[in-house]
Amino acid sequence: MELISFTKQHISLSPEMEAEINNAFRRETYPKNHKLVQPDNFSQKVFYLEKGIARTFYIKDGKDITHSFISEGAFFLSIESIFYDTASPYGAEILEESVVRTISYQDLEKYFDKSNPLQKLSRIVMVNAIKTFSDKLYSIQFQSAQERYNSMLEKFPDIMLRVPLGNIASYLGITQETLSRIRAGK
Amino acid sequence: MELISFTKQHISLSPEMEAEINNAFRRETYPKNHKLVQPDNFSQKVFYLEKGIARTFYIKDGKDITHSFISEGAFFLSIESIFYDTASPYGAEILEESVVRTISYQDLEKYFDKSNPLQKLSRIVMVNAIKTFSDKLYSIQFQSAQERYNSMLEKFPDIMLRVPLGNIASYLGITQETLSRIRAGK
DNA sequence: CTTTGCTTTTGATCTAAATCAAAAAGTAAC
DNA sequence: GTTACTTTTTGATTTAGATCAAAAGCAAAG
Repeated sequence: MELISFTKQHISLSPEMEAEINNAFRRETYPKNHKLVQPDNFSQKVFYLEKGIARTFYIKDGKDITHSFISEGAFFLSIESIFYDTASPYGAEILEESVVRTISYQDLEKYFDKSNPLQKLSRIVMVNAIKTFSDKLYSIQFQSAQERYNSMLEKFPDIMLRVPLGNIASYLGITQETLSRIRAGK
Repeated sequence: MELISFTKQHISLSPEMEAEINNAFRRETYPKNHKLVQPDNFSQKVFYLEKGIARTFYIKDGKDITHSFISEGAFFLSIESIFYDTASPYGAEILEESVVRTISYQDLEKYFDKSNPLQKLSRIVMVNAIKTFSDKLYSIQFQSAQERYNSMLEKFPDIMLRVPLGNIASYLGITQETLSRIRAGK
């Protein structure tokens, strides 16, 4: 979904501000496997995924762990870099050719100062992030691998088909072998 | 820590706004075991814990699970009620006599409209929440019960001493028996 | 169509932590 | 003190999912 359409779903902006915002975000197309951000790096950019699929990931004991999937209409930013001024363990990778809108957080903040609705939008986006984490925490803590797989199938049926098994397994917090057995229904 | 001192650590406010905010938050003292919010209820209040300890919790299969500990200088609000307009599974309970500041989200939002610094503060508080969840998710997914216990000892040494074992175990995502064995060093 | 290099599946074994059950230790009430 | 109740510890057993190892499936490259 286009950045501006997304924005309008949640807040209303003056036509001027709308145009200004739309200009302020660069638009780029990236191929599969492109890294928007490398893990353990510093990035103050804010990304919005207009079309495609991406994921955030990190390296733990040499293994690649999917931290979250980014679907169309979602934002990604490195909280560690922007708010804690440190490198972030999380990288972001494009999984299918995608259209990405980009702005630096510094620039975005200028618009926050000019526009209360935009600040409201940022709260909405952040609250969504909190909810997503909270839900995932719950699922890791209380659901079996099988249950987590089922609810992911419900929530992201598209991702399950379009993404390599290993990425999904690490996201679900299980090994690839276990995921394979679950899929086979054993 | 006093609400206003906390605020000043992060943003600067005009003396007038400072006084206004300070008046807008009610101040109350609650005894141990008092529930600020019952689980599965609707609450649009925002709480700030000025002194004491509290926890958020929910009921899962009849069992009481600690979702987070609220230490001095932390905020609590029901995201589900305020942003999703539904009942929240999470309740909040005072664990030791505490001084709590309270405001309705509606009232707080009015100040957001008047004050950009306050909006910035709300972003900081939310980002902290995201970071906390993100860290806890990591610990549940990759650390053994023993490791989680150790890092909690480091992070919240005070809580470990002042709170019943069962509350801590459910927070760590383990049974009380396992926590007891870990403590005994077995 | 065969070789090379992934990705996925299958099999056997191991282990951390859960569960079930009961004893022990604390705490408060009389 | 003794009784009743709650919290914590200890013990025996079970289990979900990990780990290790190898086989099977698949896709691109020559």
